Amino acid sequence: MKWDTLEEEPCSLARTVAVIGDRWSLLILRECFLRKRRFEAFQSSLGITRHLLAERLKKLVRFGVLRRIPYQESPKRYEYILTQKGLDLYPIIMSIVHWGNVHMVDSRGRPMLHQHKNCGHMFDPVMVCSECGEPLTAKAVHVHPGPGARQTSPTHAMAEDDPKAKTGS
Amino acid sequence: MKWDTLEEEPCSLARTVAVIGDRWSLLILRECFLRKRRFEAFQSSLGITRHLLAERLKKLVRFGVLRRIPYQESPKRYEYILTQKGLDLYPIIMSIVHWGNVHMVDSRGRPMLHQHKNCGHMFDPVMVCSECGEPLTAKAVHVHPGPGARQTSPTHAMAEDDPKAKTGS
DNA sequence: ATTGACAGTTCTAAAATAGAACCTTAAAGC
DNA sequence: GCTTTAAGGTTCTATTTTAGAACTGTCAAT
Repeated sequence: MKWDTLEEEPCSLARTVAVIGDRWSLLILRECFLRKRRFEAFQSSLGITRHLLAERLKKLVRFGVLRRIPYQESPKRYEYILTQKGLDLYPIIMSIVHWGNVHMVDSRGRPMLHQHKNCGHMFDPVMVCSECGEPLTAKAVHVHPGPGARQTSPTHAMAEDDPKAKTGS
Repeated sequence: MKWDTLEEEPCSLARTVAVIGDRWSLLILRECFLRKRRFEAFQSSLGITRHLLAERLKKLVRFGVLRRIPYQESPKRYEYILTQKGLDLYPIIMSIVHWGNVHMVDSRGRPMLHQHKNCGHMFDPVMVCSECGEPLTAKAVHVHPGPGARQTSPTHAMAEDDPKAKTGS
């Protein structure tokens, strides 16, 4: 499987992974959420090579996660800010951080703490059901094929099936 | 930066990314949450090369996300099941799927729908504050250094500062 | 006139991944 | 008894990605 086929898979996880599913993209996004915006700032705080940073920023702009906007003329300089699509990645970032807080910290404890401005408390993120508000667990969720699912065995009208559709999975 | 230094970074996101921050690990975990357990099942549904699948499974076992248990003797055969540490990845997987549902679906709609067994409804995952229960947004969160934070500017004893230490972040 | 900041681009070497073939154990079919 | 099939890998070469360092271009400040 190649990387550009990934974003066309009939799977929302695969398509998202095509955008953020590499080490550097997630680290760059961490910096974005910590209010970093500029090439040099990303490069020096991450230690990423300039080559790869340039490429990842282009990719994130291409996918609409970041926007590249000039912050000065002559010489023209740009900074990268999160779009709404990018801001919507926050639950992913926070759930990743939270898992690390629970399972990957050493004896010194958490590197970072989060305070909710709304209520003033230090908090952890919790994922709940949009309908009943209860915390979610894998066992309590049933998965159904949706309208965009790959057709594995249509009951009829096989003939007009998409010839590009892959079998299996 | 090399991959094995990532898991020692004083950052919960970096350490988690060291475990799941590549394309295949996340796709393998998707299959795990869809109740796939066996080498051949992973391989045929993902199209991953056998070589890489073996390596990724070893890595996930090494990090305690999966456990390799025999399901028959002679010939000895193993299957891979999620540990509690692995099950705790569910919010990450679900937030990734949800972002894809919102931002990456085509005109056909969502490939998969989720039903909450507890309340019976089709739902979306929502990330809320553990203390007040309100949905979280990046702007409403303030970040503080925690006990495991990297020391960026000790008040004294500057002289014995680690010369390799990066500034910022 | 030289230095430095910023935002990249361009090279070569090293590492990771793809793709295919091969190995081992043991049961099933002929 | 011999061959095929299944499961769960391992081994090999070719291609792609990434690392690491140097270089470019524009302008401001010294």
